[in-house]
Amino acid sequence: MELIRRNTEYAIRALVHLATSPEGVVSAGEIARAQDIPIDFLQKVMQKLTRAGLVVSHRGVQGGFSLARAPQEVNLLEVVTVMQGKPAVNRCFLGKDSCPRAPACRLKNNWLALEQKLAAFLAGVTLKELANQLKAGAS
Amino acid sequence: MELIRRNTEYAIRALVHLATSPEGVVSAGEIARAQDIPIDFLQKVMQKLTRAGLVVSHRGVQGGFSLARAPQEVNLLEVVTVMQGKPAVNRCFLGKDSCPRAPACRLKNNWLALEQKLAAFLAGVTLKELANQLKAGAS
DNA sequence: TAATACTGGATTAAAATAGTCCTGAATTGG
DNA sequence: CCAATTCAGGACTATTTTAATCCAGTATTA
Repeated sequence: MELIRRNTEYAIRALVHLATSPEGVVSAGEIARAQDIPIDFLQKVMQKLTRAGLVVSHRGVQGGFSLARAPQEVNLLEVVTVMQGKPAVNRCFLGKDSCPRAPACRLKNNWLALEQKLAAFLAGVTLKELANQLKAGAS
Repeated sequence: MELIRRNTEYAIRALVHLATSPEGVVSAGEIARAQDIPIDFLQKVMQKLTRAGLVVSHRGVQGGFSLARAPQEVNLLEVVTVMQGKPAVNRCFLGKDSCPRAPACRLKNNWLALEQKLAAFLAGVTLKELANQLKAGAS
C-alpha cells in the first residue's frame, strides 16, 4: 500500500525543483524534463497547485511557475491534502459517505490517534528542508 | 486517501468478532451476518488470514474459524501487512519495482521516518485492546 | 450419507489512478 | 501586431487496483 500517490510525488518533486531553482520562474516543460515526469500529467498537477495557491503561474513566452510562498512556509501535509485529499485512516473519517457503522464504532479513537500522528508528521516537513537535503546530497 | 482498505477493515472486524466470541469457533457465514460483510468476500479474507496463520479453520458441520493466537498476541501491523502489504510511503520502498530514482533520492530518509512511525503505531494496537473497547462501549 | 462449511481458481464489475489529446486564451519578444 | 510560447481546462482513454461473485471440489460430522 502506498501512502503517497504518483501525482503527489510529482507535485513534491516539482515544488522542490522550484524551491531550488535560482531563476524563480520555471516552465512545466523544463520541470518535466528535469524530473522525468510526463509533461501532460505534470501540467495537470501544476494546475492543481496553482488553484490551491501553492504556486503562481505566468503565461506566455518566458512564462512558467514560481512558488507562491517561501519554501519554509509550505509543508507536506498541505501538498498531500491538495493532491490526494486529507489522509484518512478509513471511510469512518471520510466526510460524506462515512461509515454507516460510525456511531457504534469503538475503533474510532484508535484511528483518530493514528490519523493525527500522520498529519503531524507531514505538517512537520517543509519544502525548505527537502530542498536543503537535496543540495546537501550528491544528486 | 484511505490507509485501511475494505478487506483489511473486514479482516479486523472479523478478528475482533472472533476475539469476543465465547464459542471460539465461528463460521464465516455467522461473522458475515453479524458484521454486515458480503459472505463470499469474507471467505476470501478468512482464507488469507488462515494462510497467514492468524486464524485456524475447521471444516465440516459446526466448523468455522478460531483465533490461532491469543488476542493480545496479534497486532494491527500484522493484519494490515497480511491483507494489503506492508504499509509504504511510496514506491521508493516497494521491493521489486522500486523507484528508479531511489539511489539519488534525498527524500528517502524522511519517508523512512514516517514509515516507521506508522508501523510502530499499528504494531502497538492489539486485538485484545480492540476487543476490550468494544465490550466497554455500547455496541 | 447428506448437510455443513472451508478451499481455491476463475471471472466479472466497479472504481481509482495515470496518462493523453486538443482547443483556447494570455503573454511577450521581434 | 504577429507568431511563438506557455498555461487553462475539458474530454477522453488506458491501466491498475479493489471489490465482489460464482462454482466445482474436499473435508467433516451428526
